[in-house]
Amino acid sequence: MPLDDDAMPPQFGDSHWTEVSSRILGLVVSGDLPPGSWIRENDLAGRLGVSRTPIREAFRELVGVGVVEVVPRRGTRVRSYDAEEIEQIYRSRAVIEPYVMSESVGRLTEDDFSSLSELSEQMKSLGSDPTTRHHIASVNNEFHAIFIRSSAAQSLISTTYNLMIPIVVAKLFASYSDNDVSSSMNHHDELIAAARAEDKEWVAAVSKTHIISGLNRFKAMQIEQTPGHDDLQ
Amino acid sequence: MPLDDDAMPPQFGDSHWTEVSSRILGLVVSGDLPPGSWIRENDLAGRLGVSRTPIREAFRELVGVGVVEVVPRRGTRVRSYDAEEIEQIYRSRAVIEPYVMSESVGRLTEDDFSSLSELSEQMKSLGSDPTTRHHIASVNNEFHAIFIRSSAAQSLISTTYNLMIPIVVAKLFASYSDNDVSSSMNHHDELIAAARAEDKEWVAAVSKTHIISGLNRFKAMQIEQTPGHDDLQ
DNA sequence: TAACGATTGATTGTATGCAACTTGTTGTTT
DNA sequence: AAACAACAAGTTGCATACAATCAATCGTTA
Repeated sequence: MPLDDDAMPPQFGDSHWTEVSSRILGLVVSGDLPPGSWIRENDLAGRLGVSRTPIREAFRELVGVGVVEVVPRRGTRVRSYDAEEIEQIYRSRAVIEPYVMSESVGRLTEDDFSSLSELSEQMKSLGSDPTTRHHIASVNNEFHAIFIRSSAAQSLISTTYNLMIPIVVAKLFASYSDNDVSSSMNHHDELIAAARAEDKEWVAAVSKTHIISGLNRFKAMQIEQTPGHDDLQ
Repeated sequence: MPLDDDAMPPQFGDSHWTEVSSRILGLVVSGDLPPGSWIRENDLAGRLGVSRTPIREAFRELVGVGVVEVVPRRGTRVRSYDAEEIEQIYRSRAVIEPYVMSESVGRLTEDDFSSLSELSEQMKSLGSDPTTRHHIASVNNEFHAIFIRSSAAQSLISTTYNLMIPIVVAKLFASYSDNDVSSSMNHHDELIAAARAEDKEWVAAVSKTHIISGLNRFKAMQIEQTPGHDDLQ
């Protein structure tokens, strides 16, 4: 252990952010702060009822998860992603996530497994009801978080979360059809099975499948929705 | 392009940090702020001749590159890495860096190539003189930065830099023998050749070789120096 | 003497005010 | 009319002051 006492720093999987950061993220994911738009520190401070100081600190934290970008002496704006960037993000995830998840093999506890099963069931019920479907994203995150935080590849953990760009994932889940949902659920069940079998290669393969199928779901979404508009959103 | 004008956010490869951040990094790399130690905002503010506000903002930026960790309501301390973590970091780099660098194939300009050659020569001269050898780290960073910032895998760029933990890399280079230096130089020349040949697989292979040889150099260093002490430093 | 609790000092979190810079506009010049 | 320069409004960067919280010490009690 690198630390000389048990105080651990905040991790993203714990959704253990500061109050202000998570509220800003909420505004971005909800589309209230649209991609590409500049965020005036004063405006946000007024809206959130705090001063500019915590706002500025939150911006620095949110840079790390790709939600905003800070341009010195110009300001901060919501990061926007075009279709090509999103494809690259998925391809990058397809490189590292299989590795990260496979490195959790043999390190998941029985508690972890029961949580995984529970979350899997929960997602199935959420997925069958279109009105609650947008909640899947957070449950899905929790599912993956269990694998990721148990990984031996600790140094890639925050990286892995960084690539699960909140706004991208949220939009994607919202567009899932029944078929997409059940396919995604199957991947999750198979991930559990592969982890129980302690087969790194199997875990890596399922993980890769999961991501690439997500990428293709995204591409389909692009075509369906806005053949002209490339940007998200 | 995702941005509606040409103002680009700071990137790490540009060593385009804020004044305060880079000075703090300097204190950490030099060992002046030892790993594991808490950093009092007031102390640093006094030492750097600024107020606590920019210090706190710099801390948030440095979390992203693994230099410090912020524990809410407790403070900020220098991140420390034990041998096992460092090995995991190298193994992670061995997964993603070959991909990132190979994705720069076909995107390097003639200017890039001449910079690469120049930097390679510069490193050779620095490497042959033990008194200037500690400067290699920054030149080496610049070399890799050219590949990395040209990569199509934009979203992994900051990630890649994050794994080149400054303090780890600095210590490693300082310990290089003449043989290690020339071996490293060979890798660089071969990277240039592979990129010129526009052979992704070749670039990826050389990159992987480079990283794993670095890992083993690190392991050797551990044994040589402090058979008892595991932590860096 | 050991364990528990209150108090004090130190440290972080936040608000506010001012200085520096950036940008858009207006007025001048060619 | 177009280009350029000076000005003004707005915005960020930083310093300082105060409030909230944490940790350690000291005193009390079983």
